[in-house]
Amino acid sequence: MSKKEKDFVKEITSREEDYSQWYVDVILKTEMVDYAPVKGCMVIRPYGYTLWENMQSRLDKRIKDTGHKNAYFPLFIPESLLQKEADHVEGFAPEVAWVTQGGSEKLTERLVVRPTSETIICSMYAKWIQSYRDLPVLINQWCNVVRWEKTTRPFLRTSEFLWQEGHTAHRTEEEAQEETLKMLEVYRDFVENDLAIPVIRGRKTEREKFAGALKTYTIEALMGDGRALQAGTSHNLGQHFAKVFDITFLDQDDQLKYVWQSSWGVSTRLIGAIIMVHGDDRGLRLPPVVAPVQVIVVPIMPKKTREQVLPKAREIMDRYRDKIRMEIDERDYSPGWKFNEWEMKGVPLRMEIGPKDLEKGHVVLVRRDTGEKIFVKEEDLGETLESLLAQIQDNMFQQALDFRNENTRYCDNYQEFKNIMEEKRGLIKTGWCGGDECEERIKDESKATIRCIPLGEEGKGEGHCICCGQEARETVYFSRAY
RNA sequence: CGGGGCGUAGCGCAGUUUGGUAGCGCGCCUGCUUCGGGAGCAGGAGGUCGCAGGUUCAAAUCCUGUCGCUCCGACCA
Repeated sequence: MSKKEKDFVKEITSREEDYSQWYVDVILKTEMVDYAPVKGCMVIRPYGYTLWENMQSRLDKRIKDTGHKNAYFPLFIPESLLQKEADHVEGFAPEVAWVTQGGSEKLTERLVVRPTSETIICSMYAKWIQSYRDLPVLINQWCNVVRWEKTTRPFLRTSEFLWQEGHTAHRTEEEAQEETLKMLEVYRDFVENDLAIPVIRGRKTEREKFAGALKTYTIEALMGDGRALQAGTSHNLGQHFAKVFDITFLDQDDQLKYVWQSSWGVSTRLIGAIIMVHGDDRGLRLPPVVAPVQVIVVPIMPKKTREQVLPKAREIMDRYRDKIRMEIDERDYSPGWKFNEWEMKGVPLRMEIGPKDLEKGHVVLVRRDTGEKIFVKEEDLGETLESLLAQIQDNMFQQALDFRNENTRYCDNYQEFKNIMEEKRGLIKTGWCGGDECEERIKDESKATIRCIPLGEEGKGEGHCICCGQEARETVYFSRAY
């Protein structure tokens, strides 16, 4: 980066210098979030929240298109409900927040502030499900959850976060498994196409799976610093919860049976992924599909031409407003200042309109992803804007995919494995014997965990285990993770 | 939950060693001039020095405690 460029971004620490500080600088300076007075909690400010709303509406549509309906279950869960599923309690007990008092009176039974809603939802499903005719039950909820985390980072791990959790009940094991994979695919489609983040679908190992699940599937993404992030999970719960919550139905064959269940969720953590996958040293780069502002109009208006420029700029914006999220920046700052500000905020396209453009009957467009400057005739604008936004979306996905490919390595030497994890990081695809001991030892020695066993490759291990050298039962992806 | 760093104006910092009128840069407000990559001049506003105790004639400064942020490790969407 030239010295001139450095001056423009002096407010943000470079990624190379300190990636964590870069992340914090970006989210604060772009006004996505601010720290709240409560430990581990953040305020999602309008710019960040609008992004979340755009993500929500795109994903919500997919969830509904696959037959699910939204509902809302309570924030508070009686302690006795949480206690029912042994693995589940064990997994979540260390990080639940308790309500012990209401007003001035101590509660007879403590309440859990939901860390996830399996237990309270299952307790209701037990009431609602009687017959095979009541199945499947396909419910989703958008809500907040609380997990008392020890180490917190805005979006990536906060004490309270926003998410969506789907909870389904099915007649057969096959149907539950089909649902689990169907929703994983919905997540892949959403994250890759709308957020422009390439993901790897796969299954979690026993050690990494959700507390109380039979099988956990995940989509994993690679961040700009070479660490992986679990971007979404989908769980086949089997009959674990059905049995402890007594969710039974009378099947067609007159037999009383337990339902088969799934649950799946993605959270505001995805915002962290967008920042870390696409961001650069100038700040955010937001994928057009979900960007709060897709096109920012910056009028260049010296006093003499102000009366000509401003109405024209407004007129152009109004013309495309229903289709494209456009805003005009009429504030009393210099154009250069605005350019830098909106680049930092990651707006995909900038439109400059000044006196010279009026004369020539065109406008200037500048792409955030490439910096390319494009002069467009006013009459071609509608078409150009839409096609450029689409191109930017595609290009951002491609850039992220290239980065991931460059940082995915194959390795069958343990020492080399450890060196890569120490220096370059990224993903390593290699063999694993399937043993818990090896998984643990690798984690201790390299801080890398098995991110997933790629979908469709289960049980297809080739070569030998990276750790113990025995025959590989699985081929898996390793990485240091958030 | 352990180890390190930091809390002084909206932001970034100096002042703390050696106690004695709370400062600088940016930003903010007003006016004028400006506007194609972070504009210029002039004037102005803004602080219980994270919080609570203590020592002292006197505390941003010394002592004790506490809270928060941040980084690095152990647990997790």
